[in-house]
Amino acid sequence: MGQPAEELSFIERARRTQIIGAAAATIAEDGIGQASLARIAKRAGVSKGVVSYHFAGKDDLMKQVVLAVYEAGAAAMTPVIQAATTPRDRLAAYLRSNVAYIAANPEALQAVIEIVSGYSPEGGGRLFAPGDDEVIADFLVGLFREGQQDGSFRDFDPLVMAHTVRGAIDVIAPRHARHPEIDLEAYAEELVALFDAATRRESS
Amino acid sequence: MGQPAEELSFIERARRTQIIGAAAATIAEDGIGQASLARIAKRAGVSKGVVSYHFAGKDDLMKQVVLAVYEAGAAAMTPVIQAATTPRDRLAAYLRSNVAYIAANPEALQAVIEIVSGYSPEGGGRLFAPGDDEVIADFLVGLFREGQQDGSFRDFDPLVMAHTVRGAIDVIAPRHARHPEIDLEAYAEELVALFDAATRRESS
DNA sequence: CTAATTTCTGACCGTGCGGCCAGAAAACAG
DNA sequence: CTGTTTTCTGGCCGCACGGTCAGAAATTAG
Repeated sequence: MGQPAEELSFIERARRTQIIGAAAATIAEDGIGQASLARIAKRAGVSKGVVSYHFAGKDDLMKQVVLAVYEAGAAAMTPVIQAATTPRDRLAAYLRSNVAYIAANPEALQAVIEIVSGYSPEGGGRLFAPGDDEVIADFLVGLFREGQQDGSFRDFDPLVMAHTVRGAIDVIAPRHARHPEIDLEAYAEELVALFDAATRRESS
Repeated sequence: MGQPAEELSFIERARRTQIIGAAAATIAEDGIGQASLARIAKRAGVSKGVVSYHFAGKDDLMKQVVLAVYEAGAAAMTPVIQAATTPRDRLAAYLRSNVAYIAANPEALQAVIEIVSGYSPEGGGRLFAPGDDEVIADFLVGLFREGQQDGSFRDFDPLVMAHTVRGAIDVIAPRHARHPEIDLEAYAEELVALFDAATRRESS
Protein backbone atom coordinates (compact mmCIF):
# COMPACT_ATOMS: atom_id res chain seq x y z
CA MET A 1 0.00 0.00 0.00
CA GLY A 2 1.01 3.60 -0.20
CA GLN A 3 3.33 3.63 -3.19
CA PRO A 4 2.70 0.96 -5.81
CA ALA A 5 5.85 -1.03 -6.36
CA GLU A 6 5.92 -0.52 -10.12
CA GLU A 7 8.35 2.12 -11.38
CA LEU A 8 7.28 4.94 -13.62
CA SER A 9 8.43 4.75 -17.21
CA PHE A 10 10.87 7.27 -18.60
CA ILE A 11 8.20 9.03 -20.59
CA GLU A 12 5.90 9.07 -17.60
CA ARG A 13 8.49 10.86 -15.48
CA ALA A 14 9.34 13.35 -18.19
CA ARG A 15 5.75 14.22 -18.95
CA ARG A 16 4.84 14.58 -15.30
CA THR A 17 7.64 17.02 -14.56
CA GLN A 18 6.91 18.87 -17.79
CA ILE A 19 3.23 19.26 -16.98
CA ILE A 20 3.94 20.18 -13.37
CA GLY A 21 6.29 22.88 -14.62
CA ALA A 22 3.73 24.19 -17.07
CA ALA A 23 1.09 24.26 -14.35
CA ALA A 24 3.35 26.21 -12.00
CA ALA A 25 4.27 28.69 -14.72
CA THR A 26 0.65 29.22 -15.73
CA ILE A 27 -0.49 29.76 -12.15
CA ALA A 28 2.36 32.13 -11.36
CA GLU A 29 1.73 34.17 -14.48
CA ASP A 30 -2.03 34.32 -14.85
CA GLY A 31 -3.24 33.41 -11.38
CA ILE A 32 -4.83 30.25 -10.09
CA GLY A 33 -8.23 31.37 -11.34
CA GLN A 34 -7.06 31.30 -14.95
CA ALA A 35 -5.14 28.07 -14.67
CA SER A 36 -7.48 25.63 -16.41
CA LEU A 37 -6.34 22.25 -17.61
CA ALA A 38 -6.71 23.51 -21.17
CA ARG A 39 -4.34 26.45 -20.61
CA ILE A 40 -1.84 24.33 -18.74
CA ALA A 41 -1.87 21.74 -21.52
CA LYS A 42 -1.47 24.44 -24.15
CA ARG A 43 1.57 25.89 -22.39
CA ALA A 44 3.05 22.41 -22.12
CA GLY A 45 2.45 21.97 -25.84
CA VAL A 46 0.32 18.86 -25.46
CA SER A 47 -3.34 18.06 -25.79
CA LYS A 48 -5.65 18.30 -22.85
CA GLY A 49 -6.12 14.58 -22.64
CA VAL A 50 -2.46 14.04 -21.80
CA VAL A 51 -2.92 15.78 -18.48
CA SER A 52 -5.83 13.52 -17.63
CA TYR A 53 -3.78 10.55 -18.72
CA HIS A 54 -0.85 11.28 -16.40
CA PHE A 55 -2.73 12.72 -13.45
CA ALA A 56 -5.81 11.52 -11.67
CA GLY A 57 -7.42 14.93 -12.01
CA LYS A 58 -6.87 18.59 -11.39
CA ASP A 59 -6.77 18.15 -7.62
CA ASP A 60 -4.02 15.58 -8.05
CA LEU A 61 -2.03 17.87 -10.34
CA MET A 62 -2.25 20.78 -7.91
CA LYS A 63 -1.07 18.56 -5.09
CA GLN A 64 1.86 17.31 -7.16
CA VAL A 65 2.93 20.87 -7.95
CA VAL A 66 3.04 21.76 -4.28
CA LEU A 67 4.80 18.52 -3.41
CA ALA A 68 7.42 18.90 -6.12
CA VAL A 69 8.30 22.44 -5.10
CA TYR A 70 8.36 21.54 -1.45
CA GLU A 71 10.61 18.55 -1.99
CA ALA A 72 12.97 20.46 -4.25
CA GLY A 73 13.17 23.19 -1.64
CA ALA A 74 13.89 20.74 1.13
CA ALA A 75 16.57 19.09 -1.00
CA ALA A 76 18.22 22.45 -1.67
CA MET A 77 18.06 23.69 1.91
CA THR A 78 18.75 20.63 4.02
CA PRO A 79 22.47 20.22 3.28
CA VAL A 80 23.14 23.91 3.83
CA ILE A 81 21.33 23.91 7.15
CA GLN A 82 22.92 20.71 8.39
CA ALA A 83 26.37 22.14 7.69
CA ALA A 84 25.75 24.72 10.40
CA THR A 85 26.49 23.62 13.94
CA THR A 86 24.94 26.07 16.39
CA PRO A 87 21.19 26.85 16.52
CA ARG A 88 21.97 30.46 15.71
CA ASP A 89 23.91 29.51 12.60
CA ARG A 90 21.28 27.00 11.57
CA LEU A 91 18.59 29.67 11.75
CA ALA A 92 20.72 31.94 9.57
CA ALA A 93 21.37 29.10 7.14
CA TYR A 94 17.65 28.35 7.06
CA LEU A 95 16.80 31.93 6.15
CA ARG A 96 19.58 32.33 3.60
CA SER A 97 18.98 29.05 1.83
CA ASN A 98 15.23 29.54 1.77
CA VAL A 99 15.48 33.01 0.30
CA ALA A 100 18.06 31.75 -2.19
CA TYR A 101 15.66 29.03 -3.27
CA ILE A 102 12.94 31.60 -3.79
CA ALA A 103 15.33 33.77 -5.80
CA ALA A 104 16.17 30.79 -7.99
CA ASN A 105 12.58 29.61 -8.50
CA PRO A 106 10.28 32.57 -8.06
CA GLU A 107 7.52 31.18 -10.28
CA ALA A 108 7.35 27.87 -8.48
CA LEU A 109 7.00 29.51 -5.08
CA GLN A 110 4.38 31.95 -6.27
CA ALA A 111 2.42 29.05 -7.71
CA VAL A 112 2.57 27.11 -4.46
CA ILE A 113 1.31 30.06 -2.48
CA GLU A 114 -1.64 30.50 -4.82
CA ILE A 115 -2.51 26.83 -4.66
CA VAL A 116 -2.22 26.49 -0.91
CA SER A 117 -4.14 29.63 -0.09
CA GLY A 118 -6.55 29.81 -2.99
CA TYR A 119 -7.34 26.44 -4.50
CA SER A 120 -10.36 24.48 -3.35
CA PRO A 121 -10.70 20.90 -4.53
CA GLU A 122 -13.70 19.63 -6.43
CA GLY A 123 -15.95 18.54 -3.60
CA GLY A 124 -15.27 21.48 -1.34
CA GLY A 125 -13.01 21.19 1.67
CA ARG A 126 -9.31 21.95 1.50
CA LEU A 127 -6.46 20.44 -0.47
CA PHE A 128 -4.30 19.95 2.58
CA ALA A 129 -5.33 18.81 6.02
CA PRO A 130 -5.16 21.22 8.97
CA GLY A 131 -1.94 19.63 10.20
CA ASP A 132 0.09 19.66 7.00
CA ASP A 133 1.53 23.13 7.45
CA GLU A 134 2.57 22.27 10.98
CA VAL A 135 5.10 19.84 9.55
CA ILE A 136 6.97 22.74 8.00
CA ALA A 137 6.85 24.74 11.22
CA ASP A 138 7.93 21.74 13.28
CA PHE A 139 11.50 21.90 12.09
CA LEU A 140 11.78 25.50 13.21
CA VAL A 141 10.08 24.75 16.51
CA GLY A 142 12.62 22.04 17.18
CA LEU A 143 15.45 24.35 16.25
CA PHE A 144 14.20 27.04 18.61
CA ARG A 145 13.68 24.63 21.49
CA GLU A 146 17.21 23.37 21.08
CA GLY A 147 18.61 26.88 21.11
CA GLN A 148 16.62 27.79 24.18
CA GLN A 149 17.91 24.76 26.06
CA ASP A 150 21.53 25.47 25.30
CA GLY A 151 21.02 29.09 26.23
CA SER A 152 21.68 30.74 22.88
CA PHE A 153 18.07 31.90 22.43
CA ARG A 154 15.94 33.94 24.76
CA ASP A 155 12.70 32.63 26.18
CA PHE A 156 9.97 33.04 23.56
CA ASP A 157 7.12 30.90 22.27
CA PRO A 158 8.78 28.70 19.64
CA LEU A 159 5.56 28.25 17.70
CA VAL A 160 4.91 31.96 17.34
CA MET A 161 8.49 32.54 16.30
CA ALA A 162 8.29 29.70 13.78
CA HIS A 163 5.14 31.06 12.18
CA THR A 164 6.63 34.53 12.10
CA VAL A 165 9.68 33.21 10.27
CA ARG A 166 7.43 31.38 7.82
CA GLY A 167 5.34 34.50 7.31
CA ALA A 168 8.44 36.58 6.69
CA ILE A 169 9.57 34.14 4.02
CA ASP A 170 6.22 33.51 2.39
CA VAL A 171 5.74 37.20 1.88
CA ILE A 172 8.81 37.39 -0.33
CA ALA A 173 7.62 35.49 -3.40
CA PRO A 174 4.60 37.69 -4.19
CA ARG A 175 6.63 40.78 -3.43
CA HIS A 176 9.44 39.65 -5.70
CA ALA A 177 6.94 38.91 -8.45
CA ARG A 178 5.74 42.51 -8.38
CA HIS A 179 9.16 44.05 -7.84
CA PRO A 180 11.80 41.89 -9.54
CA GLU A 181 14.43 44.56 -8.95
CA ILE A 182 14.68 43.71 -5.26
CA ASP A 183 18.06 42.40 -4.16
CA LEU A 184 17.09 39.17 -2.45
CA GLU A 185 20.58 38.54 -1.14
CA ALA A 186 20.48 41.77 0.81
CA TYR A 187 16.92 40.92 1.84
CA ALA A 188 18.14 37.62 3.28
CA GLU A 189 20.88 39.36 5.28
CA GLU A 190 18.30 41.76 6.68
CA LEU A 191 16.17 38.82 7.78
CA VAL A 192 19.17 37.11 9.36
CA ALA A 193 19.93 40.25 11.37
CA LEU A 194 16.25 40.71 12.21
CA PHE A 195 15.69 37.24 13.59
CA ASP A 196 19.08 37.14 15.18
CA ALA A 197 18.05 40.17 17.21
CA ALA A 198 14.59 38.74 17.83
CA THR A 199 15.88 35.44 19.20
CA ARG A 200 19.08 36.51 20.92
CA ARG A 201 19.29 36.23 24.63
CA GLU A 202 18.92 39.63 26.22
CA SER A 203 22.34 41.00 27.14
CA SER A 204 20.95 42.09 30.46
CA MET B 1 -15.84 61.98 -11.01
CA GLY B 2 -14.66 59.73 -8.27
CA GLN B 3 -17.72 59.33 -6.11
CA PRO B 4 -21.05 60.18 -7.70
CA ALA B 5 -22.79 62.83 -5.64
CA GLU B 6 -26.01 60.87 -5.22
CA GLU B 7 -26.44 59.12 -1.90
CA LEU B 8 -27.23 55.45 -1.62
CA SER B 9 -30.72 54.57 -0.46
CA PHE B 10 -31.24 52.87 2.87
CA ILE B 11 -32.05 49.57 1.22
CA GLU B 12 -29.05 49.89 -1.03
CA ARG B 13 -26.68 50.27 1.90
CA ALA B 14 -28.28 47.43 3.84
CA ARG B 15 -28.21 45.01 0.93
CA ARG B 16 -24.64 45.84 0.04
CA THR B 17 -23.32 45.20 3.54
CA GLN B 18 -25.44 42.08 3.78
CA ILE B 19 -24.12 40.66 0.53
CA ILE B 20 -20.56 41.66 1.34
CA GLY B 21 -20.90 39.82 4.63
CA ALA B 22 -22.33 36.74 2.96
CA ALA B 23 -19.51 36.77 0.43
CA ALA B 24 -16.87 36.99 3.16
CA ALA B 25 -18.49 34.19 5.14
CA THR B 26 -18.77 31.93 2.09
CA ILE B 27 -15.15 32.50 1.08
CA ALA B 28 -13.86 31.97 4.59
CA GLU B 29 -15.82 28.77 5.02
CA ASP B 30 -15.66 27.03 1.67
CA GLY B 31 -12.71 28.71 -0.02
CA ILE B 32 -12.61 31.23 -2.80
CA GLY B 33 -12.89 28.46 -5.37
CA GLN B 34 -16.35 27.52 -4.14
CA ALA B 35 -17.58 31.07 -3.70
CA SER B 36 -19.85 31.45 -6.72
CA LEU B 37 -22.41 34.21 -7.00
CA ALA B 38 -25.12 31.57 -6.61
CA ARG B 39 -23.72 30.30 -3.32
CA ILE B 40 -23.14 33.78 -1.99
CA ALA B 41 -26.70 34.78 -2.89
CA LYS B 42 -28.07 31.63 -1.29
CA ARG B 43 -26.24 32.34 1.96
CA ALA B 44 -27.55 35.89 1.90
CA GLY B 45 -31.04 34.49 1.37
CA VAL B 46 -31.68 36.39 -1.84
CA SER B 47 -31.84 35.52 -5.47
CA LYS B 48 -28.77 35.65 -7.67
CA GLY B 49 -30.03 38.64 -9.60
CA VAL B 50 -29.90 40.82 -6.49
CA VAL B 51 -26.15 40.54 -6.40
CA SER B 52 -25.91 41.64 -10.00
CA TYR B 53 -28.32 44.45 -9.26
CA HIS B 54 -26.27 45.91 -6.42
CA PHE B 55 -22.79 45.18 -7.73
CA ALA B 56 -21.26 45.70 -11.14
CA GLY B 57 -20.06 42.10 -11.22
CA LYS B 58 -18.10 39.55 -9.28
CA ASP B 59 -14.85 41.47 -9.57
CA ASP B 60 -16.56 44.50 -8.06
CA LEU B 61 -17.98 42.46 -5.20
CA MET B 62 -14.60 40.95 -4.35
CA LYS B 63 -13.04 44.40 -4.35
CA GLN B 64 -15.76 45.73 -2.06
CA VAL B 65 -15.20 42.88 0.40
CA VAL B 66 -11.51 43.67 0.63
CA LEU B 67 -12.18 47.38 0.89
CA ALA B 68 -14.80 47.00 3.60
CA VAL B 69 -12.60 44.82 5.77
CA TYR B 70 -9.60 47.05 5.24
CA GLU B 71 -11.50 50.18 6.15
CA ALA B 72 -13.09 48.62 9.20
CA GLY B 73 -9.66 47.47 10.30
CA ALA B 74 -8.16 50.89 9.83
CA ALA B 75 -11.03 52.45 11.76
CA ALA B 76 -10.52 50.04 14.64
CA MET B 77 -6.75 50.37 14.76
CA THR B 78 -6.06 54.01 14.06
CA PRO B 79 -7.29 55.51 17.35
CA VAL B 80 -5.43 52.91 19.38
CA ILE B 81 -2.20 53.54 17.52
CA GLN B 82 -2.48 57.29 17.64
CA ALA B 83 -2.93 57.17 21.39
CA ALA B 84 0.62 55.87 21.70
CA THR B 85 3.37 58.46 21.72
CA THR B 86 6.72 56.81 21.12
CA PRO B 87 7.54 54.77 18.01
CA ARG B 88 8.13 51.74 20.19
CA ASP B 89 4.71 52.04 21.78
CA ARG B 90 3.07 52.70 18.45
CA LEU B 91 4.56 49.52 17.05
CA ALA B 92 3.22 47.58 20.02
CA ALA B 93 -0.18 49.23 19.64
CA TYR B 94 -0.15 48.38 15.94
CA LEU B 95 0.50 44.72 16.65
CA ARG B 96 -1.97 44.45 19.50
CA SER B 97 -4.82 46.24 17.76
CA ASN B 98 -4.28 44.36 14.52
CA VAL B 99 -4.31 40.97 16.24
CA ALA B 100 -7.35 42.04 18.24
CA TYR B 101 -9.14 42.94 15.02
CA ILE B 102 -8.32 39.52 13.59
CA ALA B 103 -9.57 37.87 16.76
CA ALA B 104 -12.83 39.79 16.49
CA ASN B 105 -13.38 39.16 12.75
CA PRO B 106 -11.57 36.00 11.81
CA GLU B 107 -13.81 35.18 8.87
CA ALA B 108 -13.45 38.58 7.28
CA LEU B 109 -9.68 38.48 7.42
CA GLN B 110 -9.50 34.95 6.08
CA ALA B 111 -11.72 36.01 3.19
CA VAL B 112 -9.54 38.99 2.36
CA ILE B 113 -6.42 36.85 2.28
CA GLU B 114 -8.04 34.40 -0.08
CA ILE B 115 -9.23 37.16 -2.38
CA VAL B 116 -5.98 39.07 -2.48
CA SER B 117 -3.78 36.04 -2.99
CA GLY B 118 -6.06 33.78 -4.94
CA TYR B 119 -8.68 35.64 -6.93
CA SER B 120 -8.08 36.49 -10.56
CA PRO B 121 -10.50 38.88 -12.22
CA GLU B 122 -12.39 38.03 -15.37
CA GLY B 123 -10.01 39.19 -18.05
CA GLY B 124 -6.87 37.86 -16.38
CA GLY B 125 -4.48 40.22 -14.62
CA ARG B 126 -4.78 41.00 -10.93
CA LEU B 127 -7.47 42.58 -8.81
CA PHE B 128 -5.12 45.07 -7.21
CA ALA B 129 -2.31 46.99 -8.83
CA PRO B 130 1.30 46.21 -7.87
CA GLY B 131 1.46 49.28 -5.65
CA ASP B 132 -1.68 48.78 -3.61
CA ASP B 133 -0.10 46.62 -0.94
CA GLU B 134 2.69 49.16 -0.53
CA VAL B 135 0.17 51.57 0.91
CA ILE B 136 -0.33 49.28 3.86
CA ALA B 137 3.41 48.85 4.34
CA ASP B 138 4.01 52.57 4.02
CA PHE B 139 2.62 53.36 7.44
CA LEU B 140 5.00 50.92 9.06
CA VAL B 141 7.92 52.19 7.00
CA GLY B 142 7.23 55.72 8.20
CA LEU B 143 6.95 54.51 11.77
CA PHE B 144 10.29 52.72 11.55
CA ARG B 145 12.06 55.67 9.94
CA GLU B 146 10.81 57.91 12.69
CA GLY B 147 12.04 55.54 15.36
CA GLN B 148 15.41 55.24 13.72
CA GLN B 149 15.84 58.99 13.59
CA ASP B 150 15.03 59.52 17.23
CA GLY B 151 17.34 56.66 18.14
CA SER B 152 14.85 54.23 19.62
CA PHE B 153 15.26 51.70 16.79
CA ARG B 154 18.40 50.09 15.49
CA ASP B 155 19.54 50.50 11.92
CA PHE B 156 17.59 48.05 9.77
CA ASP B 157 15.90 48.22 6.38
CA PRO B 158 12.45 49.66 7.18
CA LEU B 159 10.85 48.02 4.18
CA VAL B 160 12.03 44.54 5.07
CA MET B 161 10.89 45.03 8.65
CA ALA B 162 7.52 46.31 7.48
CA HIS B 163 6.93 43.32 5.25
CA THR B 164 8.04 40.98 8.00
CA VAL B 165 5.52 42.52 10.38
CA ARG B 166 2.81 42.19 7.74
CA GLY B 167 3.79 38.60 7.11
CA ALA B 168 3.70 37.83 10.82
CA ILE B 169 0.18 39.22 11.03
CA ASP B 170 -1.21 37.80 7.82
CA VAL B 171 -0.18 34.33 8.88
CA ILE B 172 -2.46 34.50 11.90
CA ALA B 173 -5.88 34.38 10.25
CA PRO B 174 -5.42 31.06 8.41
CA ARG B 175 -3.76 29.58 11.46
CA HIS B 176 -6.57 30.73 13.72
CA ALA B 177 -9.11 29.28 11.29
CA ARG B 178 -7.52 25.84 11.63
CA HIS B 179 -6.81 26.10 15.34
CA PRO B 180 -9.46 28.24 17.02
CA GLU B 181 -8.15 27.28 20.43
CA ILE B 182 -5.14 29.55 20.08
CA ASP B 183 -5.00 32.41 22.59
CA LEU B 184 -4.60 35.39 20.33
CA GLU B 185 -4.00 37.80 23.18
CA ALA B 186 -0.97 35.83 24.24
CA TYR B 187 0.03 35.58 20.60
CA ALA B 188 -0.06 39.35 20.32
CA GLU B 189 2.14 39.77 23.37
CA GLU B 190 4.64 37.34 21.89
CA LEU B 191 4.72 39.39 18.71
CA VAL B 192 5.20 42.60 20.67
CA ALA B 193 8.17 41.09 22.49
CA LEU B 194 9.50 39.61 19.26
CA PHE B 195 9.49 42.81 17.28
CA ASP B 196 10.55 44.85 20.25
CA ALA B 197 13.69 42.73 20.38
CA ALA B 198 14.05 42.83 16.61
CA THR B 199 13.91 46.61 16.40
CA ARG B 200 15.55 47.66 19.66
CA ARG B 201 18.82 49.46 19.50
CA GLU B 202 21.61 47.10 20.45
CA SER B 203 22.62 47.66 24.04
CA SER B 204 26.26 47.56 22.93
C1' DC C 1 -56.59 55.70 -4.56
C1' DT C 2 -53.21 55.76 -8.86
C1' DA C 3 -48.80 56.29 -11.00
C1' DA C 4 -43.86 56.15 -10.95
C1' DT C 5 -39.78 54.17 -9.24
C1' DT C 6 -37.02 50.98 -6.95
C1' DT C 7 -36.14 46.42 -5.88
C1' DC C 8 -36.49 41.55 -6.63
C1' DT C 9 -37.33 36.93 -8.80
C1' DG C 10 -36.62 32.92 -11.52
C1' DA C 11 -35.70 31.50 -15.81
C1' DC C 12 -32.62 31.88 -19.46
C1' DC C 13 -28.31 32.61 -22.21
C1' DG C 14 -23.39 31.69 -23.92
C1' DT C 15 -19.12 30.15 -22.31
C1' DG C 16 -15.51 27.48 -20.43
C1' DC C 17 -14.79 24.15 -17.27
C1' DG C 18 -13.07 19.12 -15.78
C1' DG C 19 -13.42 14.75 -17.29
C1' DC C 20 -13.98 11.04 -20.70
C1' DC C 21 -13.20 8.07 -24.58
C1' DA C 22 -12.66 5.83 -29.31
C1' DG C 23 -9.37 5.46 -32.16
C1' DA C 24 -4.73 7.02 -34.13
C1' DA C 25 0.09 7.02 -33.40
C1' DA C 26 4.25 5.71 -31.30
C1' DA C 27 7.15 2.73 -28.64
C1' DC C 28 8.29 -1.68 -27.53
C1' DA C 29 8.69 -6.98 -27.49
C1' DG C 30 9.17 -11.27 -29.80
C1' DC D 1 8.47 -8.18 -39.66
C1' DT D 2 3.95 -8.74 -36.44
C1' DG D 3 1.45 -8.23 -32.23
C1' DT D 4 1.10 -5.77 -27.88
C1' DT D 5 1.30 -2.05 -24.84
C1' DT D 6 1.96 2.65 -23.96
C1' DT D 7 1.04 7.17 -25.16
C1' DC D 8 -1.50 10.78 -27.45
C1' DT D 9 -5.19 13.34 -30.06
C1' DG D 10 -9.36 15.78 -30.86
C1' DG D 11 -13.80 15.92 -30.04
C1' DC D 12 -17.55 15.22 -27.02
C1' DC D 13 -20.45 15.33 -22.57
C1' DG D 14 -22.78 17.30 -18.64
C1' DC D 15 -22.34 20.87 -15.60
C1' DA D 16 -21.79 25.14 -13.14
C1' DC D 17 -20.36 29.49 -13.91
C1' DG D 18 -21.17 34.88 -14.44
C1' DG D 19 -24.26 37.72 -16.43
C1' DT D 20 -28.87 39.28 -18.43
C1' DC D 21 -33.65 40.13 -18.76
C1' DA D 22 -38.85 40.59 -18.72
C1' DG D 23 -41.94 40.93 -15.69
C1' DA D 24 -43.64 40.64 -10.76
C1' DA D 25 -43.55 42.68 -6.30
C1' DA D 26 -42.73 46.22 -3.16
C1' DT D 27 -41.98 50.81 -2.06
C1' DT D 28 -42.60 55.61 -2.53
C1' DA D 29 -44.91 59.94 -4.29
C1' DG D 30 -48.71 62.71 -5.46
